[in-house]
Amino acid sequence: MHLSNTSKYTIRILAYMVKQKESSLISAKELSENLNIPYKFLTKIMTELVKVGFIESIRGREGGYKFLKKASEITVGDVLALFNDAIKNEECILGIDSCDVKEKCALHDKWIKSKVQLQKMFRESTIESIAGEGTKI
Amino acid sequence: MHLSNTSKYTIRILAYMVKQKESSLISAKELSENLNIPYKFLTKIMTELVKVGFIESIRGREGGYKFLKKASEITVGDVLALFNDAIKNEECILGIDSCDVKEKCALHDKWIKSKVQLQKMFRESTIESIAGEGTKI
DNA sequence: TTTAATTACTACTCTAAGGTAGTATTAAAT
DNA sequence: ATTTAATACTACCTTAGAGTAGTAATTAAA
Repeated sequence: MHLSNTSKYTIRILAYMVKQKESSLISAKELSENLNIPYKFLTKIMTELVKVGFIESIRGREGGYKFLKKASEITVGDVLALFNDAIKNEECILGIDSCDVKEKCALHDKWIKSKVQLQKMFRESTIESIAGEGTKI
Repeated sequence: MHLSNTSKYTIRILAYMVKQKESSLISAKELSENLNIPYKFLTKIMTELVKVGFIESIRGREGGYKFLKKASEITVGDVLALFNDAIKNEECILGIDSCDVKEKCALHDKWIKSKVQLQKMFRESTIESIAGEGTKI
């Protein structure tokens, strides 16, 4: 019951970026050093974020990254969905294919409440809303 | 945000076993076939469950497994703890070492409610309590 | 126009989880 | 005693996530 490193990194990257001046570009070097994420692994993630349209990249000297989509319109749930960490509605927690209201797995009823709350929390946590003043990067 | 296959299998194994006659031994073959878990992988898990004292094994012909600890005293949380899937209280969801009430990670406050509920649910879900009549194996 | 600083791409290595294979050990049935 | 059906042990293979290395492409500064 954990998030992948990639998801963790991405949430921290986006939360860091939203705290910077909106217009300014942020380089992979700055992100890597300040967030303590391996440089090469970070650039791989950034390229993915560019591909899906969350982030815009400016190449070449003085280049860097900035938001393409608004931070208020990207949720933690969106990030988890990118890296296969999202809790899908139809997916059984015990991995049983045909688990549904008619044929429930052993944990179905107890899990469903937690699941709904988790999904709601991830869906309502926009990157903007989680990047508060006092929070650690 | 998923459980490992090992945890999923184990919960299903124990829930299956608790539905059988208390005194009877259950073989790896029966478990593997009925739960559709690879035989060799299952025996590896069973050996681990014997080692930690949840299960007792009887070797030799006509042997098999049965509960050593009572199913009402084994929780889903116990199983998750065995296979490193438990949500540890001190562990930050974003992987930040020093995340606590003084220095919070970006998700700290929103995560904590879900975390507490999840932990409670896993702690209160005994193997006996989840192995209901109509549930799928 | 050259250099420096940046992102993008391709192709690896490393590690742990998941899974498999073969053999040893045990003990009841025959 | 021998056979058979069971668990236990050791060693391996496979896969995906995590991380690394080198180079190409891009673009502003010098």
